[in-house]
Amino acid sequence: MTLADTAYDSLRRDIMRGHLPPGQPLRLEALRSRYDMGFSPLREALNRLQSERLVVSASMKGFIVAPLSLPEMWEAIEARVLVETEALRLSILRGDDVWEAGIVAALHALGRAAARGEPEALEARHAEFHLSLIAACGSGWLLDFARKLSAATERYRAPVLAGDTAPRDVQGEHAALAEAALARRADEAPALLAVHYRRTGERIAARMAA
Amino acid sequence: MTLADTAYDSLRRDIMRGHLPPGQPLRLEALRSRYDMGFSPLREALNRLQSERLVVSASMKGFIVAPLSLPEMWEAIEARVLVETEALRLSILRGDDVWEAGIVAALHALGRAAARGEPEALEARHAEFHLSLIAACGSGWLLDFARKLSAATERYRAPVLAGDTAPRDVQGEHAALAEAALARRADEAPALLAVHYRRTGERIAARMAA
DNA sequence: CACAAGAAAATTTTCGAAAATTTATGTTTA
DNA sequence: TAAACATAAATTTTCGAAAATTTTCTTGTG
Repeated sequence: MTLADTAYDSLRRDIMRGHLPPGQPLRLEALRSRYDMGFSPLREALNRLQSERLVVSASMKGFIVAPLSLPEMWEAIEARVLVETEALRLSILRGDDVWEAGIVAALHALGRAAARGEPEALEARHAEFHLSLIAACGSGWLLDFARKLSAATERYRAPVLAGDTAPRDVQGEHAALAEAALARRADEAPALLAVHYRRTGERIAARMAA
Repeated sequence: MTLADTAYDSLRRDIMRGHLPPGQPLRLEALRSRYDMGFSPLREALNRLQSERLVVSASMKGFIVAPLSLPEMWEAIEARVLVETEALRLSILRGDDVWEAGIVAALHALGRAAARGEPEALEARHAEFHLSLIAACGSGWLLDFARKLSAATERYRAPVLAGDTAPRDVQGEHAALAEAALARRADEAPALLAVHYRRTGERIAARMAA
C-alpha cells in the first residue's frame, strides 16, 4: 500500500467519524504534521475524496471538509434507497450460497459488536452487513455508488447515534432484512431496506432539530 | 483553473474519444511530454479519473486506461437506466420554466450539430441534451452518477458511431423524449429513455460482435 | 471614518530531484 | 535447457524547495 492510500484511508475515517468537523479547512501544512507525510500523497488523497464528496475544493483556495445539512442528508439517503433497493433486488435474483453465507456471517458479527457496545467496531460491522446484502448484485457501478453513499450518510449517523435514547429495535430490523433476503422475497426485502434507511433519517432529523 | 484541472479535462477527453486506447499504460514520463506539465498535476488528475473508473491502477505499478468489455458496457448502461429514469421522473415532478427552456434549447442545438455532422460538437451537444432532461431532479448525487455513467458509456458509443450505417432515427427519439418530458408524462418519458439507452447498447453490441 | 492601494504573510500549486519499487537483463548453477 | 539469483534499467512514488496565488495587514487618501 502506498502512502497516498494510507492518507486516503486516514482522512476518510477522520472525516466520517467527525474528527475533522464539517466545513473545516484542510491546510496542507497541518495535514502534513498530523499524518506525517509530504504534500504529494495528501493532495492525491484529497483529490480522490473530492470525487466522493467528502471534501470540496475551490481553485487555488484549497480543500475543506464537506459541510453537512439536512437537505443534503435526505439527498444522500434517497439516492441510497434508489441504488441499494435495486442492488438488493438483483442480489436476491442472482445470489448464490456464498452470498447467503456472507449475510449470515455479517449479521452474526453485527449482533456481537452491538452487544459489546464498542462504537469503533460496530460502525464497521454495520457497513459490512449492509454491503453483504447487495454483494451479489453483479454491478460494480452500483456497489461503487453504494459505498460512497454509505460513507456520506454515515457522517450524519455517527454523531447522533451516541446520545440516542429513544427505543428502536435496530438489530430486529437487520434480522428481518436478512431473513427476507435469504427467503428471496424480492419485493419485501427492498421495501424493508427503504424503510430502514428512511427511519434512520427521521431519527437523525429529529435530533438535529433539537 | 489549475494545471491539475487542465490535466483532468485533457485526459478525460482523450480517454473518452479513444485517443488513449483501453488498456494502454499511462506512463508518467510520456504524459509529461504529451501534456507539457510536471508529475504532480498529472497524478492528481489520474487519481480523480480512477474514482470515475476511466483509469485503473495497481499499487506501485502505475495507471492504465480502463479496459472495455461488453459485460461492463451493459453494467454501465443498466446503472445509467436506473439513475436517469429516476432523475427524469423527479425532474418531471419538480421542473420549472427554466428546466423546460433548457430542454428546448439543448434539443435545438443537438439537431443543428447533427445536421452539420461534426462529431466533436455532436458528442458535446448529445451529452448536454441528456443532462438537460434530468437537470431539475434536485439531487446532486444522481447528477453526479449520471455524469460518470455518461462518460463510461460514451467510450463504447464513440468508436461505433463512426461506421454505423443501419438506419435509426435518433433525432426522432430525442424529440419524442423531449416532448414526453415537457408534457410531464412521468411514466412514458422514463420508459422512452430506458429504451433509448438499451437500443444504443444493442447497436454497439451488434457491431462489436462483428 | 470608510475605502482603496500596496506590501507582507500565509497558503496552494507546481516542479524536478531523490528514494523506493518493479521490471528487464544477464549470469550462474543444477 | 530451465530455474535461481544477482544486477541494471525503467518506472512509480515521495519529498521539499520554488513559483503562483490568495489572504491579511498596513498605509495612504478622500
